[in-house]
Amino acid sequence: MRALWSDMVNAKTPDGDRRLRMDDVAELAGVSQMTVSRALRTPEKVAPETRARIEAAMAQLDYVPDLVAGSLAARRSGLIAAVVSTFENAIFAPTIAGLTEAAEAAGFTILLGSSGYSETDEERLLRAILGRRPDGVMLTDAFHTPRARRLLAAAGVPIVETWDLPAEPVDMVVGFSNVDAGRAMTLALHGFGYRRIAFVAPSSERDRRGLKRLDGYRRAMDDLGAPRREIRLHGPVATLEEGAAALVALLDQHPEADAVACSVDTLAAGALFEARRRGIDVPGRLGIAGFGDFALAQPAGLDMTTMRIAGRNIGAEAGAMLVKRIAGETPEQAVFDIGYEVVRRSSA
Amino acid sequence: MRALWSDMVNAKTPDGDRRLRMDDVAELAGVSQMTVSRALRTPEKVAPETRARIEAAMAQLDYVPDLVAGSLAARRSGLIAAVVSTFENAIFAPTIAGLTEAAEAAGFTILLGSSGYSETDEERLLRAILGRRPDGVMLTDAFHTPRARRLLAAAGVPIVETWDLPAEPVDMVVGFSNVDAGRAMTLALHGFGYRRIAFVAPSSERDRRGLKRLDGYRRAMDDLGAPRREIRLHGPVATLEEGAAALVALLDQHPEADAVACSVDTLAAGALFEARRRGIDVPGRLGIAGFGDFALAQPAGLDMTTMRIAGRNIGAEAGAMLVKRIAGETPEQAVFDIGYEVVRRSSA
DNA sequence: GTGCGACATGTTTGCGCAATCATCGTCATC
DNA sequence: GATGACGATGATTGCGCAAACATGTCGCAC
Repeated sequence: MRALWSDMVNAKTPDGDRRLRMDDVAELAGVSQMTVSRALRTPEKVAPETRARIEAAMAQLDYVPDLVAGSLAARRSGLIAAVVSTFENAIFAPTIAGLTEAAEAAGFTILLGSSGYSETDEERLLRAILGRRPDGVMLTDAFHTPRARRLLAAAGVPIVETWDLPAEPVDMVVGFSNVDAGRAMTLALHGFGYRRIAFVAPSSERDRRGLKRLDGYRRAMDDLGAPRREIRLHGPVATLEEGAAALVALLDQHPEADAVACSVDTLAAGALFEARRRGIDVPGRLGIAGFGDFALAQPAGLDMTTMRIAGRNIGAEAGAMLVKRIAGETPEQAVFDIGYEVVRRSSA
Repeated sequence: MRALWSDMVNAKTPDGDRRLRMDDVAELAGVSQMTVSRALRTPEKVAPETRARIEAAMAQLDYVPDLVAGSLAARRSGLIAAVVSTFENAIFAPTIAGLTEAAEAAGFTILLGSSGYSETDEERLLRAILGRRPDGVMLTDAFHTPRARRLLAAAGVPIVETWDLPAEPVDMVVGFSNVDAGRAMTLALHGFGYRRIAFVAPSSERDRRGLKRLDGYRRAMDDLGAPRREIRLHGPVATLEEGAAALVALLDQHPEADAVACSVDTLAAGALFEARRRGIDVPGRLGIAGFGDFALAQPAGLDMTTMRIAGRNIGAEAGAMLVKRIAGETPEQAVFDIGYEVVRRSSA
């Protein structure tokens, strides 16, 4: 499977019959190619009878306009790119769903990119994406290399970063303050009566959002005058297994802790699961809180106290802002704070 | 938000500076545009020193080649389209992840389309997708109108249908027999000792796969000489709520049933929750089985007996087959049966 | 030294469409 | 009835690149 794109340049298509062009439609309808183009893009500028003839011709031929050629000529692609780091990330689905809905309603198509976790992949992906000349770009994970940021900025298209409020946004933002949210969860746990609150956070620098939530936890604990109890992950990715391991580490290193907040639901679910296996009373002996209110946990009965983020709205709002900017308008605000909400269930 | 693509045709870009072309790189490197093109696509055909100059020039300018123009000239887009009905469908994430991995490794980019559930959307989507001239198409939900099938066939690109083995495939297939799998699950429940087995199935004709599983159930029950006990959904989409409602209907209409298989995990999860709420002993009083082994249930402790389908492999295999065909090769088999596997856990 | 082939690079052309400008009525106005 | 405004359509051109072909240059065999 080392077949690369470049190796295929000379592959012949078996079918000899030429693909249909606008000229074919035009000839059948008895008009010029330009009029067919107009009938498609600005139908109100074509006389009704002419338009009817053209539409009949297109239907008869099953003509599908070549949007590649159209994009080149019009210098707009009708594409909105969505870039995520991985599909394992639960952020992904609802946010992409919201974006897709908004984008498709305005006639755009989604170009999907996953950057993986390596920095070399990052630039490859970015070239693959920006080379398609998308009219807008939504990022759920920021790019890290300076060159990547430069390329993004130089692309000259609207960009929305999401799921955070970066200090120096590339362009627009739809997100929330992860620091504030981490702080809010910690204070909420305190409000529930917990006094020896711990936090499970990533160790990877790449999970900047998780680290920001940790930062919020630290500030809250400092404000409360309480000592910090931190458990850091081993691996780069927050998994259920990492969550289970974190619970074990917590019981070992901070046995006195009476509550633990996790930087993301996945970890909290793993911790809850491990607590069940060990017969630990949740929330009696230990309160457990997650972050994100991802779909997997709640309907499945984990009934987890967590921080709800309106992921689908983030995508929808990002899409709306992009569409607006592509249309030449200026959104009222370049930074949209979507907020967060502590959802108390039975785990803490 | 009724800004449509066509309304934006005349929107001006604010920045006046022209975008970089290959000519700019060529000039800086002291070569012709064609040599730059070669350096990008077939670097081995360019002398090492020349290549170095060109690469330096590209790096200096932060040049990103225009793949739209390239696609038009080369008559290959480097795009692989993935079409799903909705993002709510649990099929989606792992299959797309597998596809993306295979496609990106071979230098392709993913074009994403969601068809929604309406037939009018179908054709709009198909035009939006096929108009981009993808080099291959993966479908997780087949198109239903005759015209849609005609357009697909006429596109002249490799197509993979997935998650089923259709009787009349458009082109290639990566999937499994939903009839056999439904039958296998029923027989497995029988093997577990259940004798009065019911089945929860969709009512919508659009969920052909669910209906095929129902068909498999029927065949199994007929073979066993056992009477059928069927519960059909009300709505078009299989949700947790539908699953809960189905359990209620089952208790009402077939109180003697000792096991129930659901056409999809989502329904089974809903049924399991409802059973918990009602204090019904699972699996003692009633065995419950799902279908799909979707990520939602297991980590949350539902511990559901289900039919495992390797969704990620489906995507990966589909991607591999597409890449192969795009390269001009012929895969050994146009139909790849990925199989299924009964996973017995504690719910049945 | 001549010829020939392999390699490196350049020139020309066209992919299919949309922007732009030109053209040709038609109709209301005075 | 001449004038201009406007609506409908057509002709030309170029978007940025890659295919196809042309040219140049070198080395090596005889």
